[in-house]
Amino acid sequence: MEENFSRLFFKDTIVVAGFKVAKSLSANEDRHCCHLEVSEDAGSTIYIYPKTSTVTALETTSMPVAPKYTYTPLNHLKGGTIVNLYGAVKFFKPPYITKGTDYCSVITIVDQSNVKLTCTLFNGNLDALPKVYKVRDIVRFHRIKIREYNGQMQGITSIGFASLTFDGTIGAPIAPRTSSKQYTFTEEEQKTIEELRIWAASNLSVSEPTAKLSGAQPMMFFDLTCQLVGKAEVDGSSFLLKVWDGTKCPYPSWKVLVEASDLEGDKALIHQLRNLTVDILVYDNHVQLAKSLKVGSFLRIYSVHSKQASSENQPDVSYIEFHLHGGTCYGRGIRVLPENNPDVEVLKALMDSANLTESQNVETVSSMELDSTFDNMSYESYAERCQQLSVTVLTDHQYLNDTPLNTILNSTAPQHYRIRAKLRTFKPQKLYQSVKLYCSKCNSLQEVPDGDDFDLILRETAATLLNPELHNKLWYDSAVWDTENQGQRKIAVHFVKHDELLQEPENTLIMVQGGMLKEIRKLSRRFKCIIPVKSTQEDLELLDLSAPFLLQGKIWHYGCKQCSNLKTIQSLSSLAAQEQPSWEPTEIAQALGIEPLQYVFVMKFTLDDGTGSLDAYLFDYEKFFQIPASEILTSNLLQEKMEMIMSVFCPPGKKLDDLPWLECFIRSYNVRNGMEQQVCYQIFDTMVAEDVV
DNA sequence: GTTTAGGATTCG
Repeated sequence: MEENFSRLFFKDTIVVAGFKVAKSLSANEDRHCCHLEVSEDAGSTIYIYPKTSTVTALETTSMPVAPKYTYTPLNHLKGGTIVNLYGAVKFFKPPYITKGTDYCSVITIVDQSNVKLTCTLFNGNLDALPKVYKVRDIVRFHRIKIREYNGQMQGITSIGFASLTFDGTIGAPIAPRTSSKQYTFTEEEQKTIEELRIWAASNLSVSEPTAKLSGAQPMMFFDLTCQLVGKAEVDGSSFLLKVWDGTKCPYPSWKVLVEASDLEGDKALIHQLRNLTVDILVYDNHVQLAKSLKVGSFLRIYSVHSKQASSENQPDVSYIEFHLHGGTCYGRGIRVLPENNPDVEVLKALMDSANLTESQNVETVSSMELDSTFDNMSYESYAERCQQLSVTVLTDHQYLNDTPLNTILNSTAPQHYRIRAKLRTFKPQKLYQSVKLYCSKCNSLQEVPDGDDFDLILRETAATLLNPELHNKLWYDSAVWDTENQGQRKIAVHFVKHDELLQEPENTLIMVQGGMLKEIRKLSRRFKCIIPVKSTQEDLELLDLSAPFLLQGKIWHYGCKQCSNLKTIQSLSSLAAQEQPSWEPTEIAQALGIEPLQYVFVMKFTLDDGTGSLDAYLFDYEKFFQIPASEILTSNLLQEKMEMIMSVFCPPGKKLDDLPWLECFIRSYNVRNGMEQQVCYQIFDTMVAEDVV
């Protein structure tokens, strides 16, 4: 016992069992009045748990006193023993369902002795089998039975078998993957893993022909890391997995024909990704596992076979088929990867950057040519049917799973969610009321002034006199018109020059004084920009900010009264002096010291997914409706388009059941209203599906 | 404390 205590280190944990509590004779201020008496004779047992650097771990089944496990090198194995082993994975079959009661995983390991051992591991619980994802992963097996089979040593699960698996990449975090709740893990073991990693790096070849769809070739077997977007039963012995990995298969690939109603998955997403997904048909023993997979999960499908094929009616058009054949040869199988797997992180990044728009717009050879082989039902019409079910699409984060509304309502803010819901109702019902002016500086929203307000301001200005001294300056030429039968009213137009020359009207900025609304409208059809002005003693000046500071075609630009700090009209001359004045509203605003207001749609959507209902705000410049908020008030066409969209989303007089689904992203956020805190929701990264518009 | 599978591609 003394000897064992000599192995104790500072901060190790010890557990003492079978001790006696006795009064301490050496009790004082620093020492407790009782002490523990431990002796071998009294049957005391001491457990020592060495201090660990990354994991604090205890193993329940550990033997008393410094349970330093001994690990047998693979060249020292004897039949009929139960041993602990370390090894690098040379080959493995991901867990598969046996004909018996268990899952089976076959794993061949090898160590520095260069002797390999094939282990046949069984367990009724998939999670209890080693979580090996790749060749070169490092495993630690405890209590594995060694026996002879066909003249060779074989490892097989025995009672109390437990395993840890580590990423085999040199330098990767040493984080054990295991289902064991408790396990030992010391610095010494960490060293063993690092050594094995280094050994494996130069002694185990990873034959990894392209793990990406973009590298798929017509004839190959490869491991595919991907996300499941759809699945369907095809017949008793085959099952369809529709997957993508954020890259595009360079060849046309087959589309397995299934009834739309048999396809499980988000129809809108399937449609949206139609040129990036591939169909993999899995057979026989893999069907059962495939059925249990959840759409949205990340998978590695091992030893997928890509096969070149062509249809009978079009022998010259060939395409790739993807099969996962029956059996488990060469480690054929499917494994679900956890979200935190490093390869999944890469996958997500690729999926994020996948240029969806491009793949949507460019009809690839694959879907067009293959359609013709689907006699009575083309993929397009099938996709159309899918599309009818969701009227919005996500512009990002497609890999996230849906969250039910009741879960969101019971969660704290702020968070992001992907949801699928129906639009029960929305406000305002009069769509023109949804357009507001927004100041991004002070976050204020205001109503869009109406033309009558502007007309009134123009009339007041027209009553003031022109100041001829302000006409014809260096940077503008001026012209004055008299009016007929309108008393003293005169109209002055100041043409801003560029390079001391006048430009074409469609490129020209003019400043107008004394004009009526009708006249200004007429001028705005001809000239690029109009700034309404008045004159004072010293200079031309902008009108009140209740009026637009700039008119471009039909768009009237307003400034924020709160945040603007008006400069002189003279400031515009610096813009005019630029090499190629673009007359961008933001530049003009900046020159004039105006904080421009932006046109936005502000609406409240009452969404319902059957589990709950919540109000989500839509705050949209253009993206959601694909209609610029700045243009809708002056365009009948755009107004009709928006009305049509809303009537598709929420057709009047229809029951909730008959409404289409909306796929949305929403964010929750806290709003303080006096003393009360309230959670609000806002829609983002979502837009109306192309087919609806 | 049984059985399963026991590495070694392709019917579809």
